[in-house]
Amino acid sequence: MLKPSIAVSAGACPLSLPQFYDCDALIAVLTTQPLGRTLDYRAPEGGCHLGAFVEVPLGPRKVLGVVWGPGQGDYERSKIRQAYRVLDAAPMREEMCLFLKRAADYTLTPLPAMLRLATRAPGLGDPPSMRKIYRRGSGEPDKMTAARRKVLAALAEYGDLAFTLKELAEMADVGTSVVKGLVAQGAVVEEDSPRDLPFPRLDPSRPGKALTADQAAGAAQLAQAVRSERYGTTLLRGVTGSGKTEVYLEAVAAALTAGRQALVLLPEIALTAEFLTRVQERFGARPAEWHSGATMTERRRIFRMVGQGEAQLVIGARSALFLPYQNLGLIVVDEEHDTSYKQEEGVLYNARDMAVLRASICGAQVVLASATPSLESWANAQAGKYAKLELTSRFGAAVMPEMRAIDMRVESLPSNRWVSDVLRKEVEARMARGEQSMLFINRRGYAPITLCRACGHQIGCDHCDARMVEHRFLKRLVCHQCGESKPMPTVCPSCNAEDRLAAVGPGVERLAEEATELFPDARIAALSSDMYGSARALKAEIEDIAAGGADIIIGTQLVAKGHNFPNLTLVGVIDADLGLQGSDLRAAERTFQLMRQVAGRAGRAEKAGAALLQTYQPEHPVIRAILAGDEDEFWAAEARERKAAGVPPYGRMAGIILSGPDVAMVFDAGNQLARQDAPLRAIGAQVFGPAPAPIARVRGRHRVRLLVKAEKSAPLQEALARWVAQLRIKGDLRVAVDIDPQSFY
DNA sequence: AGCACGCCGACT
DNA sequence: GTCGGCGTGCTC
Repeated sequence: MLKPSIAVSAGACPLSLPQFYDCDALIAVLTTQPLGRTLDYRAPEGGCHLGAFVEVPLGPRKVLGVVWGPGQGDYERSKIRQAYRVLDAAPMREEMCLFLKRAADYTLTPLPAMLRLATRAPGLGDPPSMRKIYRRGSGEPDKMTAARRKVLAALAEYGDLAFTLKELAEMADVGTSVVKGLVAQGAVVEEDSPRDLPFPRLDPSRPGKALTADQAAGAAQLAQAVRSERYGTTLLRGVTGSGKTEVYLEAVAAALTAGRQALVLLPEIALTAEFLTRVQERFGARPAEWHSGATMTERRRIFRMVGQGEAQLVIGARSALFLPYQNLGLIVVDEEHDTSYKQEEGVLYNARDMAVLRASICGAQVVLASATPSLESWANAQAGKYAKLELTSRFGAAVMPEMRAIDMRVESLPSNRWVSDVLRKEVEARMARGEQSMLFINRRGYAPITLCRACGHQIGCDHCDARMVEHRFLKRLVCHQCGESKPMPTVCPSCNAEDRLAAVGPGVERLAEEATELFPDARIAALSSDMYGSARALKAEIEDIAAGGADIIIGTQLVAKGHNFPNLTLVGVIDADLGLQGSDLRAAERTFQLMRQVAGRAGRAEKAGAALLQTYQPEHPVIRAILAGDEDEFWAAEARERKAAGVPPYGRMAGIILSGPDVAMVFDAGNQLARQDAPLRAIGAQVFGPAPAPIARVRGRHRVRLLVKAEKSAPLQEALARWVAQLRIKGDLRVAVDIDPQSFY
């Protein structure tokens, strides 16, 4: 876990102008090219400020860079070229540079790769582009028609506001030619306006939802922390339905009132329809939404507006941490335990930890919100590094669901059935009462294994060591590792036997099929990410279900996160044992969190709910802790085990993943590294491996992993850097260092 | 990351 | 002879 050590700045940064470099002065420029250091240039025509985004020549190309400081002067003067120009973007602030440096040091990522994360906006340097907008002009149309009247009425309704052609035509419910006609007459005027419009102002003084006493107390505590304008982290714990969102939105309100920007990080941006509505209700306008699905135009607009301080609140996925905030006062990490905060490709970082780092640099508050915090955060709160805030009472009359295990050993189901009789009867009872049930299974597709009954062959991915999963909905086999897919074969690829391929094991699609047979009269909605073409379609479906459009909801992980289904009173977990197996130390933690969240779906509104867990090991400690609802005992037990093993959060770990097309070469490199462990021994760290990585082959590259374990206080990064630097990289060998890996065997 | 340079095998 | 494979090295 990160410790926001070193000088933590208090309050807003001073308003001194950054260093200015006159034309032709030597400057050091950091580019996004993987050079690992800055290059010297002469300052461009007209000079530039420290932090300015510049375009510079590099060989035959033009590349993007940031003015990082004065020139190093260690390069032959005559070879130094002049930067082309300063780009039209707010200069990078010193705190952002510092954040990138520290994040690079922490994650052992080359600085240029870090800079790339902070420049992921298209057209960064383009002059603001214009578009045509339309407003009421002084003239009157010579002939008034019904359509023309509608347009003028629409404009009159909004006073002096201007709209795009499409907006105005839609508002008036007329064709665009009507508007054009009015322009010709002077009744409507056409103007140029910057395409990147500021976001509407959010109003923090609007009344929020009525809060219960402990919600109000929590909100006041967070708001006061925000007003201190100092760094601090608060772990906000509250069961589902306890009003976490309402409470932290008050912290957002405090930041906005103080004139500072706020960022809310969410793990699954596709699922924020409900969330955005709540924000809009609280502040009267929509915030900026930053996520992978945003259009190029939208990204550029957000990047600009955040940089100009015109976007007050950003709701985003983890990469929103790297936007150029001018005055960031608060970062909320919602569902902070969620594993999707850990970036597993490219730059390996954990957005939750980086949020703490970012905040500690710019004097902002962090709120880590979760019903089921990660052990790391739990331990930090326990140790007093984080403030703690608990919301105990559920909002309104709702109560925690009744939780029971269904012992599958005594249910003796046929091998192609997954819903027990007990669960079936409970679902039927809900249907009779007009209430909703949810069947949860954390496996996408139809069946996880496709087996040939003739030769026993299991169909695997050609590029990864993973089994192909049948997706009957798509009529394809899909590799969940690399996304590769192929049509469902009718002939065994190994022995050519015809029609002997059998689906083995349950997936969400197969469960839906079973439910259709078991409950022929039910309206069944199956929710799995690959059944919907777009996030929008999925959102619409979820809203429809919440409004009562289904009796039985069948879903994967997707449904465990933050939706409010007011009429849902039963959750059946089809296979509560998934994730308990294996020797992954975090499996128990993840299963616990997932089960708690699923169970939390049941009975969120006024009706009492029940959660039933189908399990073959009802006596397993995790299952028992879930059923007992004794979260603290579960965490305490986990903490004891981790402490004894010296693993995170009580020790430090790092994974080194070597990958290449040739297994032998990758293993050789791994063995060589393992032997040259002097830099690690110097800090008392141990090396394990090399061993095949959890997924030994991805996209045709063989992967080998070494694990390093060190004391909590050991200077791990420096030692790792020295250790890995010994490796002579030849051929197509890649090395990735993963600090604080999510899974470690 | 690109892109050039350069050193060996297969071919008109 | 020379076309082109991709290993190595450079970019201010």
